[in-house]
Amino acid sequence: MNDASGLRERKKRATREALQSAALRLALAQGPENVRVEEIAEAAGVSPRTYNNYFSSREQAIVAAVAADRAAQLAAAVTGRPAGSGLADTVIDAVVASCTDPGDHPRGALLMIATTPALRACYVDAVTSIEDTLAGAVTARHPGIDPLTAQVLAAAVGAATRIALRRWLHAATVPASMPGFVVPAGSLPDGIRTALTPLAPALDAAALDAAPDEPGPMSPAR
Amino acid sequence: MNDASGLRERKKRATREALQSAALRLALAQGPENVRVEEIAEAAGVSPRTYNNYFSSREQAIVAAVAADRAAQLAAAVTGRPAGSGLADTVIDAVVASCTDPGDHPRGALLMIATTPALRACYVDAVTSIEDTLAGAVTARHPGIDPLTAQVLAAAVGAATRIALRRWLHAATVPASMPGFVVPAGSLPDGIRTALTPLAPALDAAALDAAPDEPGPMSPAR
DNA sequence: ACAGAAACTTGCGTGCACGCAATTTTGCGT
DNA sequence: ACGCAAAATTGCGTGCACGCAAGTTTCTGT
Repeated sequence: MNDASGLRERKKRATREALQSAALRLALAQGPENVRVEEIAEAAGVSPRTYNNYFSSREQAIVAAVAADRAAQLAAAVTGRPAGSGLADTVIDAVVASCTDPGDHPRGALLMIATTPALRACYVDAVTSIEDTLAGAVTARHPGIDPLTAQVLAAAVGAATRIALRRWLHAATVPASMPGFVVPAGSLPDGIRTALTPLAPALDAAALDAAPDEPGPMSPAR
Repeated sequence: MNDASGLRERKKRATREALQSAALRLALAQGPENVRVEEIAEAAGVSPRTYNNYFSSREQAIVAAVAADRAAQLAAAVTGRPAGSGLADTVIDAVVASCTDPGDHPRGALLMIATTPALRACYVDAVTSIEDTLAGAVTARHPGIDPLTAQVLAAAVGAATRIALRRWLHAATVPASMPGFVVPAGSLPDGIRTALTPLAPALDAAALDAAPDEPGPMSPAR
């Protein structure tokens, strides 16, 4: 009973989720700048000090729920794409899909995170853990691939996504001064796709170097 | 006289460098944890508040000098490699070289940054700006390349380097079982090279898509 | 040369991250 | 059921990042 079944673990998870949801709710309601740690802690029924035992920054709690949601979504999108297509198409489509399809909460949430610098920075950090998830999904699909290679490719994908995100909202914030000079919006999915395209050769090459995905039902270990 | 010739700009640069060198010197002398912002500010002859007008964290000043050094070194290594070879080889060799060849100060500096978590995190952030430098160098060498592509590839290289660095010192972090011998398994340059290898196809493909630096076979649109 | 503007510095106040040690809660063996 | 050990919570103190509103230095036009 070391894992999730213990009372202890359940309580920890409960407070963590309470903190996350409270933080997100308050941030959406009052604006992210007008939320004190004390408020979040009080809403979750713990002391402010305990908050920092769960999250190491004020923004982290706000972002955590959305980020976790995204990770799960990405993994599902990658593993859900059964077989046959190249790694590049698989990964790119999965990333685009995970950004198109909103998870549970985020409607204004994503926009708030994107437009608030502090939250954006925190979200970028959280993306790092998503990269690990991606790497895991990739090795699951192509067992013969080198783990290091998978990790590098996943990190590259994350970096490209980050750039696409940055460009997208940099273009979106401009138009206050110049009426119509720079078209404010390409769609974010398109931007991500074009940002990811340069990495396609590396993805396909890696998949080709290793064993291509198996025609048969044998499930390799690990 | 808007640029570097003004008195104002010269003074700003002077204080910035004073803060950087003081921070690095104190960190090396006393250990990074035992340096107060107040000390650095006093050593540079400014108020503690002014320190935060130049650097937004305590670690940033320590890392800044080394990071800037690295950026210059990398750019030189990329542009210095005359022509003819593939983009992948060029970039990989340049990155490895910039990590092998120590700049001015860093002897223990790099090791200190690598082993102190807070400094490492800050250095990783600084690497982001190095990526921009790399992207610039790449577009200088291959003018026909899409700027976005260059940026993505540079970010991918940065991400791979980050992973190599992390793996290297994760292997080096031996618990207290063996005191005295903390020899890292494998050299860092080798680790970087292997981490960068999976990206080679993407780099070469991008260079081929654009105009190669010498008149070669024309490449079809992708 | 001089007055006004723009930029930089500084002190102050606030909220936050985190180490430390005391206290409470939970888990487990007997 | 009981008690001890491990773990989590909490309060406190310290150092830090940053907005704000003076005060000071540099730049610019006339």
